[in-house]
Amino acid sequence: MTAGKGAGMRGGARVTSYDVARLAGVSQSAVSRAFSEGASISQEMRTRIRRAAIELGYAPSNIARALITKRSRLIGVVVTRNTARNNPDILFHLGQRIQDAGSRMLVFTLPSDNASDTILPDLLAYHVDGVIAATSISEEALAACARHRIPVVLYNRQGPAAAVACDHAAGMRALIDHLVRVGTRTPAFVAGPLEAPVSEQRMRGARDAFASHGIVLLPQVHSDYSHEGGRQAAARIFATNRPDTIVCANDSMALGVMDACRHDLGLRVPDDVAVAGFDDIAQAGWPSYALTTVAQPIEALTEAAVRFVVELVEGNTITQDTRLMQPRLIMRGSTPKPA
Amino acid sequence: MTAGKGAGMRGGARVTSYDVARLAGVSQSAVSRAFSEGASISQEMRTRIRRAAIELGYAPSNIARALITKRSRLIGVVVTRNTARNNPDILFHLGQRIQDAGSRMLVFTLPSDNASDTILPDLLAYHVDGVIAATSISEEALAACARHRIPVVLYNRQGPAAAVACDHAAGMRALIDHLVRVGTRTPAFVAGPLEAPVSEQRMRGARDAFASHGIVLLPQVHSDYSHEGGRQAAARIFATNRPDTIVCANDSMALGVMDACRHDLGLRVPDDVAVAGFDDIAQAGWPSYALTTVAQPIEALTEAAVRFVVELVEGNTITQDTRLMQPRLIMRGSTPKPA
DNA sequence: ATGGATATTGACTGCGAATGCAAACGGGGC
DNA sequence: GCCCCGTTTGCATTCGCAGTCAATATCCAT
Repeated sequence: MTAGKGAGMRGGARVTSYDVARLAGVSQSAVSRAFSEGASISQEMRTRIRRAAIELGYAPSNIARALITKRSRLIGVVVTRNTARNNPDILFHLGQRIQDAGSRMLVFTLPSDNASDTILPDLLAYHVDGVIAATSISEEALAACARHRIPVVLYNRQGPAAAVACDHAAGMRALIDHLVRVGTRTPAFVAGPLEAPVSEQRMRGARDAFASHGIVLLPQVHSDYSHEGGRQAAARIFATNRPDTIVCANDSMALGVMDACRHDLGLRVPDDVAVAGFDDIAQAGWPSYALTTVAQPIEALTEAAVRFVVELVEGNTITQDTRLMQPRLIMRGSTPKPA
Repeated sequence: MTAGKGAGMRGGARVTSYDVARLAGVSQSAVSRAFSEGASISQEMRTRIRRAAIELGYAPSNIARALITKRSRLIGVVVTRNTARNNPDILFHLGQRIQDAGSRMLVFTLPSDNASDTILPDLLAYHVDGVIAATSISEEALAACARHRIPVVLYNRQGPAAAVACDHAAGMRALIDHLVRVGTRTPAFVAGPLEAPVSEQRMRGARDAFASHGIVLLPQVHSDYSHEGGRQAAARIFATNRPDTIVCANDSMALGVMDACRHDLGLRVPDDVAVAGFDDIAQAGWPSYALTTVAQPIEALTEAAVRFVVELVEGNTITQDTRLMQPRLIMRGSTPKPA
């Protein structure tokens, strides 16, 4: 197009509502009203102002708007490296949903877990309307947010705040029932880091489910959620045990276990040992692995999380409700077929 | 701790610099100075004010600050779904680096490529100081940013703006030289989407490198960067050809090709056909694949991109320089060993 | 003791837009 | 023709903080 008609060419000084008002021959208030939904303004005036705004390349400043309305249209999203690693799509989906809700995603990356307190000042400084936390958050940090009336929604974890989570225990129950049906009698478990509550829930779910079949889940080893960690965990397990099934707290480790079995230990999967995971990451479906796993309802989780935080922001409320989403068992070739 | 001493318990009304000033018995200006680096203020006063601020739970408002300083400390990062898919760590690293630089990452997710224009109003509304674009951006959008004095750094692509990119051609040259050395004579190529400039550069790099050895790169098929896409591409290639090597524009497709060879076509890798990719994603190193590939210097790229955009913001400049980073050949088992 | 240079401090204004309030406008009923 | 009421519009103020300018405090040399 005509790259530079009146479109803000002069100097770079920001085009303000006053500029638009002058051009349209109206007051600044009118310009403001022309850009806010449901304001008292006539149709004719609105279109006239909009036209003038386009001519000048004007866009209302969210910053100034935030200052007076006390709504920044910013949702803080707290993640660690593992969030992106375990499921690359989560951040993208959250971003999309937040945009759909008319806000933007301000990302707070934590170098490690348990570093949640360092971001508190910025959470306040940037006036985030709400927070979605896909990582562990200290109780102090949660309390501070509550004090400042910033709603927090925990993503796939539970704690003293609103939460949206996958029903890990139910998922494990479905998985373990299936495993027992196809022959598992001496299972082993590879958990995630000790301090990971999700891993803890999944392990407990698995243990309880096996127990209900009269089966003891031993050994249980801890690892770090990674492929390499799973591989090493398998080595440790087979050094002293001979389980017929290895259940893992996530898919990455399960794939590592499969690789260890095949490439390091010379075992066939599922003939010599069955392997199962949790998450249903993309690689689990690849033919080299065909991992039996439990699919988390990622889209439902992110959508629910965003909806939840928006509700809390708009209602100016804070709750500690948890909304559970149901996962789904995905049967593939890393475990024996049912008869 | 004493969860609720003076720490903003009253009502939730924001604690302002005036509140701190009152408590410390000083002026509001003093409070402002106590929180800005290099301001003219005595050590004693600064500590006194800081103490009062802590007591009230005060943090300076970035919003108000941005309004007057015209620096939002917000860096816009534009991504598509593929950005996260292809390398999950990129977003995380960018976030970390941006935080290290004292800003925060505001993420703009695009549902598809070629949708860059829809985010322009928000880029302006949120007053982002600069933009890092890990996706294609229309020339109109770039021009608009330039007009508004918003520096844009393209991430791993090139165009009419500052750019930080991997030297794809050099990477391909190193890879192809190696392949020819270990015996490749009849190669095939699996490219990404037609409209992906990165894929185009890699394909051209491969073609030129083969040509310099007197080898014609045929056939060339296009796919969609995904594992499944690679798998289907392999089927198409082997329907009519019998290449001794398949080079792919990215690792995901290469892994799909390997799976197709082994599971669908009954071919051994690398004995019957060699496979190579580009990116060095985590899965490429897994023992089931051991994919020969070219590692992009992700950390160097993100660090350079953030440094570049910060330089441009602080210098209030705009350039169209491109900074190229060198990738590294990773030789693994999906191609024959050198003699 | 005094002038002057330097280091601190406070009062005040403005960044850009939203909003309560009052004025202006327009239409209908009498 | 007049008054009342509902719709639009403009005026003035406000959000929280940074930075300018003038005022004050401090210290050294003379």
